Amino acid sequence: MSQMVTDLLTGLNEQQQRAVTTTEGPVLVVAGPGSGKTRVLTHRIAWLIQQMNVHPSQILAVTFTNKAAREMRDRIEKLIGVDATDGLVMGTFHSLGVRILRQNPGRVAEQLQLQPNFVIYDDGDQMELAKTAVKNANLDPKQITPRRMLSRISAAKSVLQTPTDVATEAQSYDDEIVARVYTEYEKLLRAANAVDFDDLLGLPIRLFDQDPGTLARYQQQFRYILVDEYQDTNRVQYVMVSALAEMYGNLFVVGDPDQSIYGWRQADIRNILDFKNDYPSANEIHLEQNYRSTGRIVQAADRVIRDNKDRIDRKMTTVNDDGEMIQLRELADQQHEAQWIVSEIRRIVSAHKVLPEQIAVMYRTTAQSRVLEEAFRTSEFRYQIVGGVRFYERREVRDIMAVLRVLYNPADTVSLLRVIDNLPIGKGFGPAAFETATKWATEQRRPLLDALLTQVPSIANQETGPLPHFSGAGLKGAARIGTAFAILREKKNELTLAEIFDQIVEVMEVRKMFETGTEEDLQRWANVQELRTDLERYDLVPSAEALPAYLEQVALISDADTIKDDNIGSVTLITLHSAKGLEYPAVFIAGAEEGLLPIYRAVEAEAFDESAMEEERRLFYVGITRAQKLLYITYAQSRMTHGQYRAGTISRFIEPIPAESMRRVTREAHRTSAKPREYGRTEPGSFTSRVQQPWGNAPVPKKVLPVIPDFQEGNVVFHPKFGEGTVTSVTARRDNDKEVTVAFKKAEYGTKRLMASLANMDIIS
DNA sequence: TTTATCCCTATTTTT
DNA sequence: TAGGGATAAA
Repeated sequence: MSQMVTDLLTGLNEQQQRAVTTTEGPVLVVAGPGSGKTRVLTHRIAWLIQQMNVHPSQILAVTFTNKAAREMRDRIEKLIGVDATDGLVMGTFHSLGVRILRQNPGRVAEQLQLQPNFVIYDDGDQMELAKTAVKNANLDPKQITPRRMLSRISAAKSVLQTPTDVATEAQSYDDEIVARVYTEYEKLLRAANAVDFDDLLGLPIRLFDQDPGTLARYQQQFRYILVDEYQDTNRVQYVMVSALAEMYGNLFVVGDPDQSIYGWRQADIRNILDFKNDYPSANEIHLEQNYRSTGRIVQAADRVIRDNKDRIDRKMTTVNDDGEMIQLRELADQQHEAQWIVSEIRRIVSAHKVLPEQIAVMYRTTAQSRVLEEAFRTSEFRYQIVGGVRFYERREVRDIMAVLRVLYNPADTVSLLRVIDNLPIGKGFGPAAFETATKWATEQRRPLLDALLTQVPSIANQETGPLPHFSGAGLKGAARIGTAFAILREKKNELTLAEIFDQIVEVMEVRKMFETGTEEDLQRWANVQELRTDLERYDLVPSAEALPAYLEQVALISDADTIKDDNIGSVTLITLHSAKGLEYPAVFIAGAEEGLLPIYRAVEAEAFDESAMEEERRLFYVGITRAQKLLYITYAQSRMTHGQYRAGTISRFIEPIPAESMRRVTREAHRTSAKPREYGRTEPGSFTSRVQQPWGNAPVPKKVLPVIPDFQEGNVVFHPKFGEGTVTSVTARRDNDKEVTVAFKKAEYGTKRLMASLANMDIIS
């Protein structure tokens, strides 16, 4: 026994040990970045199982991503053995929610009017629903944007407000509109036998309210509850945790108020700040020693976050070496920025300082990833983009998935509409016909798919009630689509998912979608086939279980879950939000500019509300603290936004970083219109740079915007990528820019229309 | 009903 | 820039 005790506590500092061994009662751990919080969580669970003889099934651990859950389980197994975690309940709040709903089908149907084969609607589906809801509420989608309605609805659900609550508490006409749309939205959702992400949290709570016995069973089961990233929980999550922990009170939460970055998703920082009020007997433990980063990085992070006013003063310390200087680099625009990052990675990799998989490039907006990806694609480096256009969000993949979803839940209107609109089989079945089907389904209280199935001769004669009245093309279409689904339905229980896929391709005439033979078509067809490979993972799962399991897995997968650790040789491109909880030896933070980081919206709101700005600062703080050894921050003098170049200013967040910790390289402004720049290379190095005194004494250099030559028809011009060409026409645009049509010498580039301001061309003659 | 074309606007972050 | 939505024509 004593041997094991030492095993689980070895190498932990005093506070960490306390966090591991204080098993009874509420415990709040405030854990700074790199302070060994994951270690504490894993060791604590191991401790509970091994030292306290707690059965794993009595422990609930809530993590921020499924990947984090998997990793923690692995680490615990390494500590106490492979089978020792059997029964341990570990996952995200959302997966816990689904679990509760799926485990109680009878009560869910009875209390929540949700059939066991409900599907989870993702944001694309939700958007469709919101559009319809706005129309059903007789509102103009142009004024009342579905997008905004959706975010209001989500906000309401995050604080457990029903449409009635919103209506009752409405303070303005707009609130009333929200209530109306919300009401319609809920109707549609229930009619489709579907739930949205917020429901996965809210519905279990409603179930608990209406059926205390169910709650009691979970309270009974979960004697020990652990919650990671507690600073990012919202009201519903708070209520769920409090409810579950009520019986035993062994609630262990870990978080860092300085890393709260999901306020916009209704995360409520008060949950962590008020923990001591909620649980007066709580033990509070602070982990303040950073084991992750160099001294310079820790200090920089500390200085940055100190500018936040709404914050508990804490100091992060480290005994690590000062390490390398932080590098701040100014680049001309986003292309140069991307190029520079690639070449700097090349430099540090070839100097054998780091491996590509130890490097991450982080950015504020997903849009930034496109340019970065382009730079990596044309480089020798492999890369993985976390998030961005997700595989399951590709149109063609979703189209096929929609068939699977209808097969599972024939009431899924959004998916059925998707099938009709996007698959060849739906041709001829237009809005009018769809309306007929919807009306019938609503009146008859039948799943929407049945409207089409009634048009299949062999099924129609078993119908007793009234049939929908399709006309013309709609009639033929309904029969065709209905027959296809009937065939699939017939076979679905005997086939594996991959085999069902093959049937779908055949019956739904999927190949017709990719007949033009263009490169794009080939790629999309390849994606569809990749979906088949993905489905094969479920080959060994019994057919009846495979479909729901697969759909659920896809619905709950998160960006961070897609990170591959075995992607050796790949650089990671990731948003700052998704990077939370991760660490890399080398980190690049791109786009440290006003308007981007902090984001424009926060700057706008700053005058009357500083909270958004403070959240931006925390986001930057999260970015900095991901770095172990090397930290690079880049910004561009001008950047393309809304299709136009816009001059940028360095982010205000850079300023507090100590000058002596940072090496700042700016772009030297030496280019003038009188001296045409060198042709050819636009790679980094083609412009001169100089090391400047770090912040403070040197004023920010005056920006020189590139001079745009006055292109005329007949000019011979040089383009850095396409080479020489002749201007065939010039058109002035409203935005003071000019559109220049150039016939390039090299036939492969042909004739292109270029924006004068962007093209980076010079006149040769 | 479908398709082509044009115009407009939006860009924050995600379970 | 790009994607969505409106409009017009077949």
